[in-house]
Formats: sequence, C-alpha cells, structure tokens
Amino acid sequence: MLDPKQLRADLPAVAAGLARRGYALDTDAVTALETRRKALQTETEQLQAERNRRSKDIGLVKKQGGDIAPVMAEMEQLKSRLQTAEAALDQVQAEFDEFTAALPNIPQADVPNGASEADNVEVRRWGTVVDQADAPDHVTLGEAAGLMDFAAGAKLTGARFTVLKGQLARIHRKLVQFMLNIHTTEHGYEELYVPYIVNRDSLRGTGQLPKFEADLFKLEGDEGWYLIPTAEVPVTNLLRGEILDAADLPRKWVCHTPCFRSEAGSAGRDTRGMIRQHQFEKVELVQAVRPDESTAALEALTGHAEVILQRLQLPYRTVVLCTGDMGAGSAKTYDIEVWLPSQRRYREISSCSNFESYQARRMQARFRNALGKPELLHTLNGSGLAVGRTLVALLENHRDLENIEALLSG
RNA sequence: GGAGAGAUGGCCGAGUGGACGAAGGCGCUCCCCUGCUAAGGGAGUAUAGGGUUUAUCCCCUAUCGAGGGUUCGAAUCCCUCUCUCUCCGCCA
Repeated sequence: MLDPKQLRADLPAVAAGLARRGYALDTDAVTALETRRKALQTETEQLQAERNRRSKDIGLVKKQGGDIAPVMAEMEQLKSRLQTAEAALDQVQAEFDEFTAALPNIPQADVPNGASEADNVEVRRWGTVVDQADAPDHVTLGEAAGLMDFAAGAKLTGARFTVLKGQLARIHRKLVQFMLNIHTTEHGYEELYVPYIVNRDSLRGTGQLPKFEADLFKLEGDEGWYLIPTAEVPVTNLLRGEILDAADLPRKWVCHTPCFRSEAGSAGRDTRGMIRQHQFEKVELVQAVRPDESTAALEALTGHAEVILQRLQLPYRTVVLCTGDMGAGSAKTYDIEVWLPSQRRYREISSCSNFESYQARRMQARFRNALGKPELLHTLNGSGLAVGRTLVALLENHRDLENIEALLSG
C-alpha cells in the first residue's frame, strides 16, 4: 500500500503518479474522507481523554470515601457519546483502509508510459537466436523422446499437469541445483526451505489477497490456508512485523519451491505444453534492502537471473515493463524473456520487481535507521529462474539432452 | 487427537481491578570518575496514530499473543481463537 501520509500531504503528486498507470484517483473523495477522518479522530480521542481523566478521579474520590454518584451520572452520558464517535471513526477508517489498500504503487520516473505489453521497452539482448520456420516445440521433442507425458498428467489430475521421465526428470532436478548453487556461491544469497502452505496474513502481506484470490488454490478446512503461488510469499513474509538491525542489511534469500496457480483468468492461453501449468518449480530471489539501495539492487538482482541464462547459453532479452503492464505492487519491473524457437519469439522466464515500501508497509517490515528509528524496508524479488520454462527453453534451443546435461555439469 | 501449563519491553522477570506504558535486573547509548583495564556514580532507552511545530519540544489516543465482552476504569475478571512448553496417543 501507499503511504497514507503522502496521500494526505501530496495528493496531486500521488494522483499524477497513479494516472501514469491508468488509475484515476478521485482526489475529491480522498479529501472528503480525510476531512471526516480527522474530525472524528480528534473528537474520539478527546472523549477518551475525558473518560480517562474522570475514571482516575473516581478512584481518588472512592479512596477518600467521597460520593461518586454525580460523576457517574456524567460518565453515563460521556460513554454514549464516545460509543457513537468510536463507531463512526471505525467506519471511516475501514473505508479509508479499504480504499488505500486497493491503490497500486507509483511507478518510478524512468518507467515508460504505456497501456499494455506492446509498450514495454527492450533494454538489452543476449545470445544468438535460432529463427527458422519449422523448429519443433518442446512437446514434440519431449514426447518423441518418450520423456514428457502430458496424457499421464491429464490422467492423474487434469489439464495443465505434466509427468517427466528418465533423463528429462533428472535434468529438471539438476536445473534446480544448478541455479541454487550459482546464487548461493556466486551471488551471495542465503538458501531457505519454507512452507508451501501459507495463511491469509501472508498472502495479504505480499499483495495476492484480497484482489487475486481467483489465482490461488485454497485448501479445505477452517484454517484459511492456501498453496503458495510463488516462494515470494513465504520468503518475503519472514520480514512481516520485524524490525531488522541496519547491520543485517541487505538480506538476500534464494528459495526453491513448487508454485501452484489456478490461473483462472488464463483459460485458453498456452494450452499446449509446459509453458503454463498449475504446478511448476521456481527458484526465487528475494532481497530486503535500505531504501537508498533498492534501485541498484533491482539492477543487480536482474543481472543475477540473467547469469543463469548465459551459463545455459539461452538467448534472451530484458525488457522494462511499461506503466500499464506492471503488477500492482511494483514500482519498476524488468521481465527477462527467453527465445523459444518454436514460437519464434521471446517468452517471459523471469520477472524482477522493486516494490519499494509497498509490501513492507502492508507487512510492517522495518529496519533501524541511522537515527535508531524504525523505517520501512524496500523489498525486491525475481525468478532466478522458472524451472519448467527453463527446461522448455533448453529443449527447444539445444535439443540434444547430452549437451544440456554437460552444460549443467560444467 | 487427549490432558495440563503458559504467552508482559531488545532479553530475563514482577505485577489478580484505580497514580501501570508497565517494578527490578541484564543489555545498549550518552555523561562523570579513572594513567590503562576492572569496578563505580548519573541520565536516557517500545511501537503506532493524531494535534501542534520549519524542526526539536510538548500534548492526546491506542497497544502487555489476537479478537470480543464485563466495568466509571482491565496487563489484571469472562469468552473465543492462535502459538509455545510438558505428558499420553499416532506417525515419517
């Protein structure tokens, strides 16, 4: 969420920032709500102070054996006024919270304006692409080798599930190790193992709830538990409610987990093959940094993800998402897109975002600054990389499984 | 799953209805003392929101696991939930 203080203090600037991503902020409504909030809060707190004062008096009078009946009569009246004020304040505050929770983040100044994917801007390109009309896709290659079985996945569960066998299953496993090893030994990330089931508070913290419940798999039962859609949720929520020492920053975590997505909105897209599955593996990079470091951290983190593609000799390009294509919580996002010969185009294999204080404010993730005061952290994350899509890219670009295994061993 | 005991500040720990945002200790910061070290003396040391302010200061409100209730008044009494610990059962 955005800073409520900023919303009050500099409403035009916030509105201008949100307008860049196509969000029309009703500034009159905000001002009206804020005016009511202030009046009600002041009134409520004054009544509370009055109640506290008189309660103390009652204690004193009783101790001295005095008569408290007159004060009690006044309290009766005070109490009902207070109840009315408190109820009104609760309502306005809830309205304000609901409103601000729904606001997206403000894009950084250098994020290009735009309405859709088409307006994203390529920032760099790496490798040499194979661009020919008849390139076989990973489904053809995998099934021909007898190592990729979509029918089996459909039988066991349903559409968008896959069974891998033999050498392909092994490459898939080695890919995870390959990525983890590079990030831990070369890029300085601490490896984590985390729950794959999380509660509602965690999903609220990173912003999946309340807006994107439809994309999640919810478990039966009273607990309100969900399968994680990405390691970002459990990993970033480690910071929820914490105040870190500045000396412990930056925190850099890498975590391999399965990811479960219902993707209800994507029915009909990428129905063939392993590109879009209900269950896939991902190695996720997460950083928590001081605010003044987050811009540089996003560049570094994106670079860490790109290293994996370079080592695997997979051609890719990196694009900066335009204002209209960014996720709601992000202030700036780079997508890394790998070349898929069968589609003759680049497809997303990693998304690296700087959330600035957007997530940190939701989850109250802070550090002690130079003044010793708690200050919100900046959080970032990015895939490093999506394992299933990496496997697809390896198959389609290199085809020879022995070569692929050699890359992973080298 | 069953039985019991707990949850208080950075940490330990006191507090069963009124001067408690919270004793005492430890830790930490600053000052004094000290040739150095050790010991000692003094002051300070939660978070959030709001008012005021250039800022500091100051004032108010809320917070003792979470939420609700009783009461003029709740860390303290009642209810629900969560988590931790001990024992039993079960299990990898």
